[in-house]
Amino acid sequence: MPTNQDLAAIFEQISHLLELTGADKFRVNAHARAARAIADCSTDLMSIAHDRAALMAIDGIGPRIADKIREFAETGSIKEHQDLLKEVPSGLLEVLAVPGLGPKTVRVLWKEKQVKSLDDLKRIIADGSIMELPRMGEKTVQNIRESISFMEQSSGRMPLGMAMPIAESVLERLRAVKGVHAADFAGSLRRGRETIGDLDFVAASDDPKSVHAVFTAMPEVEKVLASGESKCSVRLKVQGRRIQADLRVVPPESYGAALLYFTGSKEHNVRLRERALRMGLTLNEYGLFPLDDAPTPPQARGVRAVAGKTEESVYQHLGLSVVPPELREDRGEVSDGWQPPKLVELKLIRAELHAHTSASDGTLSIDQLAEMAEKRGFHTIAVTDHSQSSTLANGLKPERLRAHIRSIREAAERHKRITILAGAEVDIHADGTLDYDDELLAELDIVVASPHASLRQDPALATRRLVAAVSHPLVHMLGHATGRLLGRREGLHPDIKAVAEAAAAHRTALEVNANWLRLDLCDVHVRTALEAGGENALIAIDCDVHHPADFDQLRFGVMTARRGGLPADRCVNCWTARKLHAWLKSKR
DNA sequence: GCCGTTTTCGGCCCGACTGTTTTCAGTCG
Repeated sequence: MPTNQDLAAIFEQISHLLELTGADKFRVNAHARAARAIADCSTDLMSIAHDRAALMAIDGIGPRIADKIREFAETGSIKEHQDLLKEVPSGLLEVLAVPGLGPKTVRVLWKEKQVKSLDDLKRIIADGSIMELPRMGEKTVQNIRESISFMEQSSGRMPLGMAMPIAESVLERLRAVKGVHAADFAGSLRRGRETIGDLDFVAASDDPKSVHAVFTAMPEVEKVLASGESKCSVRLKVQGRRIQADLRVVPPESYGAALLYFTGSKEHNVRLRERALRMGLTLNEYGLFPLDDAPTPPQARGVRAVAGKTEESVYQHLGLSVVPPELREDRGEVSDGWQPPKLVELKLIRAELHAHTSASDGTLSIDQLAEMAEKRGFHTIAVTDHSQSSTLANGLKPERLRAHIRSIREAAERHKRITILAGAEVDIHADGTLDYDDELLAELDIVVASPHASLRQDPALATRRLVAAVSHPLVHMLGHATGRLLGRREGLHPDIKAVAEAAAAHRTALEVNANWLRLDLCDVHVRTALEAGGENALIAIDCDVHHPADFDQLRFGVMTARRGGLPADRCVNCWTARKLHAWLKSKR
């Protein structure tokens, strides 16, 4: 059964193929927008494909796209897509993916030089015949050559958890530059997306040159891609991985507008600008200005901005609530009356409910775990080592678990300022049964049930498996529901809506595993779970601690949960000790 | 192809930078 992601990929491809045929750019954009809407949609579109009105209710999907979705659901393909694939060589899509090559150029390469693939492109670069094309000089060709090599060496987008420390290290240096009032990272990193295309930085200074100088001279800069009056772009090489980084320096009075602009998303910005126009204003990265007919930008003519020093001022002048960065994705947040939910925040987390010790595959002792959790201001830490089936992870047989429970109770006596829960991360077998019997499970304060094996299971089976687990009366939480590993393993494709409904009915929490390789549930799943579970939906955010540094993964889980719109009061880790413990006991 | 405080047609955000041009097209975010 195809997923929304599969469908989104097809519409994205249609949009690229249309671009290459030279189609109307608004039509191209409409398909790209539909692809995003589909990828972000929390309802499984295959299940409502017959309902044209329901499809068209989704922003960005009109009558034509709705028909194509139904066609896909009924026949397994879309004729327009197939026709485009016959017309346009599919190898051109990888040529289009080369940084610096856009649809116009790729089309010329195709029509004039019969380039149909990346290999063809390399060939006409090697034999020099690419130079016969218009606007192709030495530098352009050299840039294309380097872009191809960059693309071949980098494996696409960088995981959030890998990008964050790089960004913070750069930021530290930018903030130290004399004359810099403020600096932040922006872009998809600030929005907390699970993968990052490039790093964006914004700095406030009246002396852009000195900031640029520091930025371009950093030791990890491999190449300066662009360097102008107000922005510059470099390619970084850090621990063998390459990533592009862009810096924009603006005067302090424009800082908020620039941060807003560079944080995006692009679609969110477009909505803001459209709204500004309707209000007789124009928004750019320097501020919000009165609209006039002059051809030059307002800031260049000394026009005074009505807002721009802070992001808040811009939203306020547009009559909007301030939108948290994680929710700036054009999902209706730019509209009258929209109010942000009281989102979960890192500082509100008071408990870690998924942690391993050296009894299974962790490196910490129970005491060390407790001390580290206490130092973070937590009122509760759950010790949840692996169950017997996870042999590779040194999972505990029942007799070892019983001894472990005794050790945990003893440790609890030594640590009076934090509650140490005796728990387990129990394997969910492929058929939905659990890895310990009920009698043993009942001895535990907390049971986290997680899938670890059979992760290529059929979606319908996976759904039944997870529904069975969350419906089990002794289970408190479903750990990393899909078992995916970012860029390494797809994991299960369960019907999250069904799992979330069952979980809510049994007051079982669904975990957002904060490990940046997992981020599982993902943002879309969190939103699905909240919608499906309603008032009873419970979400946990846990670090799945194996090593001391794992506690620091929490922020990635929080960002992911915020992207899913998780309010703090639905997050069990934010609850008071009394409320959390009462919920746990209610299942005993 | 979508959408509506410009509403069933006619719009659809805005600016910076590069390279190849002699005034701007293409790309990017």
